[in-house]
Amino acid sequence: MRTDTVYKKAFNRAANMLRDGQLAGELPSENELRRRMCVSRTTVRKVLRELVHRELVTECNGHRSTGRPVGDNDYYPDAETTPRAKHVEQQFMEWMLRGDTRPGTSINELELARQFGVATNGIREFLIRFSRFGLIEKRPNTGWLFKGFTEDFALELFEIRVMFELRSAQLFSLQPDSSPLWSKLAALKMAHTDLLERIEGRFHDFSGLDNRFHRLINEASQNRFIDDFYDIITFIFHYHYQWNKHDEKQRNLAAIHEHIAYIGALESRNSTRIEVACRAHLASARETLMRSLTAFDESSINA
Amino acid sequence: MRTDTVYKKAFNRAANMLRDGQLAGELPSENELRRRMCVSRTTVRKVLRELVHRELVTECNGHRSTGRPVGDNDYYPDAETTPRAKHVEQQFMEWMLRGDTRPGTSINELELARQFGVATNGIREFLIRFSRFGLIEKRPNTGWLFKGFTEDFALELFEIRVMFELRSAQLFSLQPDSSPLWSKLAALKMAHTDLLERIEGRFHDFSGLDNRFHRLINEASQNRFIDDFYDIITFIFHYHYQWNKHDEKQRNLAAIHEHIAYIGALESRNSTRIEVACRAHLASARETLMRSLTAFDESSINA
DNA sequence: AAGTTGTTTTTTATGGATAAAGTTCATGCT
DNA sequence: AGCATGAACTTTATCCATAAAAAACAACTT
Repeated sequence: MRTDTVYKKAFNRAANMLRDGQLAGELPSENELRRRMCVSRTTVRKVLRELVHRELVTECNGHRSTGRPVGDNDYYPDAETTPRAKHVEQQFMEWMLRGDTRPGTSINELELARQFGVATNGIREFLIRFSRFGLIEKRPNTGWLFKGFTEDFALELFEIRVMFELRSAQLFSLQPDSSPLWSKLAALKMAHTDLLERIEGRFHDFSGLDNRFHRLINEASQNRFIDDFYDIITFIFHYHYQWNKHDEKQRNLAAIHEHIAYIGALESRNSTRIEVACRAHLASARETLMRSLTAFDESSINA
Repeated sequence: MRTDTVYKKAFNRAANMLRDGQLAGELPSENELRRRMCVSRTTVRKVLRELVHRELVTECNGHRSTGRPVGDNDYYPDAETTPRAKHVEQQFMEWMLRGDTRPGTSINELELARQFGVATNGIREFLIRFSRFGLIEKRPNTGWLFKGFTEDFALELFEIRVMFELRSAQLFSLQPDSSPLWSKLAALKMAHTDLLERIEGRFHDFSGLDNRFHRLINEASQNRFIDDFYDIITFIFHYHYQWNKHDEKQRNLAAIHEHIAYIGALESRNSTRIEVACRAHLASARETLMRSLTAFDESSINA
């Protein structure tokens, strides 16, 4: 049966809004709520029905207003707000990156389905989607081949990444002064210096910033294939570093400095400086990944 | 139910082998046949059973040998040898490229499923696979958006293509003399001059040659993302020109000459010459596509 | 007329079943 | 021991069913 994660997530969101006063007094119309929560009215109505049922909202001759205060246990647990497909993704990435899955292993849809507790269909759809990342390959009628999260992979990934980003960065520097990209860049620059000051406690915030920064640069090239490729980067980094926190603060600190230099180069609009800064940063990102890859390999072997 | 296209295709292949004498006299073992036909022994046995049943092969105390001659109507029709997934692909491409499907149209899985006579699952799997081509986009819980086979698409596609191929071509020229790529290139050069002589009747053969040529160049970069990207090109060109034969001979003739110049440049190992030849050829390929796109748009409008 | 809410219809996300194809195990033959 | 066939088992390709979510329609209200 289809999961009701959309409803549950919407419910939690509504509860949050009630709690921090965004919905004080009389509630807005169903349509207004629908817009704010980005779900269909059908779902909004389901949420409202439950809110009323739990007396978080009171209904009296057609008018709805806030009811009793929201308690911590009014929320649905997080796991129930994530669709199956997302769970499959998470479990697969864990299986691949943390298990001792070696290059050359063949992937069995049925086995994964059993292991993850979903229908084979869901596994298959995930694998098709995932295959664009270059880590698995389909052999018709037979199954999938895991090619390995190897150094080769990282090298090929960065070869493309550098090519794309050099181009985007040069295009960026050619934007007219009036382009909104410049102000966004200035804002990001500030965010970087701010983070630098609070680095001690907040170094986890870097990954979000990193993503925003590179996405911004890519925006200059307005090419869907470059965008899509950056999705791969984001995805891989997200999962890989989620389980690989070694030296995180150190790494992020260095990267922040590289970013700041890179931003400076962009603002100078000096083509050579840009190339140098861009290459320097990406080379260092690649080294970080490569190092963690070898470390990772060793830990798997010894595990 | 799963289609038995694998069996039928294998059967046809076996019939062909019988017909042109590759299997004269006593047949090889099941395992040997399996290897030659690239299917499982299970399928080989099914084929053999049917061959015997139709007396194309005779069996006598455990030994199999050729029976009556193969007739034209012993073959299964082509349509029955293509798996559902492939049919979906073909029908979808036709729907997209030939129908009057406008950019911005939303794609309905159920509707396509009905139209194509398959289960929704098959449609969905195809769309997921196809989404990497940058022509459609998924909006969760809602459907897919067709972004249009537009000029923007062609421009973005070629922007990447040029970037990749310039790099591959330069890497190609740096290969040592001993690299097998050089002899493959020489063979392709011959194939080109041969085709040039027989251009009148054989200009359809160019697309295969074109594909082989560019794939060969890409081989020099040994990067899975570049390979995968060329899959997009191949796919798009395959379907697009399948229904767009305008000026085909003319186009191909020009392209052959460009290829020959390009090959010469590679053989000269002169970096500048290579860049010029590569850019020239790709620019002309892009123009061809763009022209046919506008022509295509107009014909759709008038249709 | 534009915005509400109530109701019905359509479509997506997900699970389940099954024939076909692939793989492994068993037995027998040189 | 090594290869051939037979039989049993496993996995993939494919269809179908259904609850959840979205969209469309209808009836009111201000």
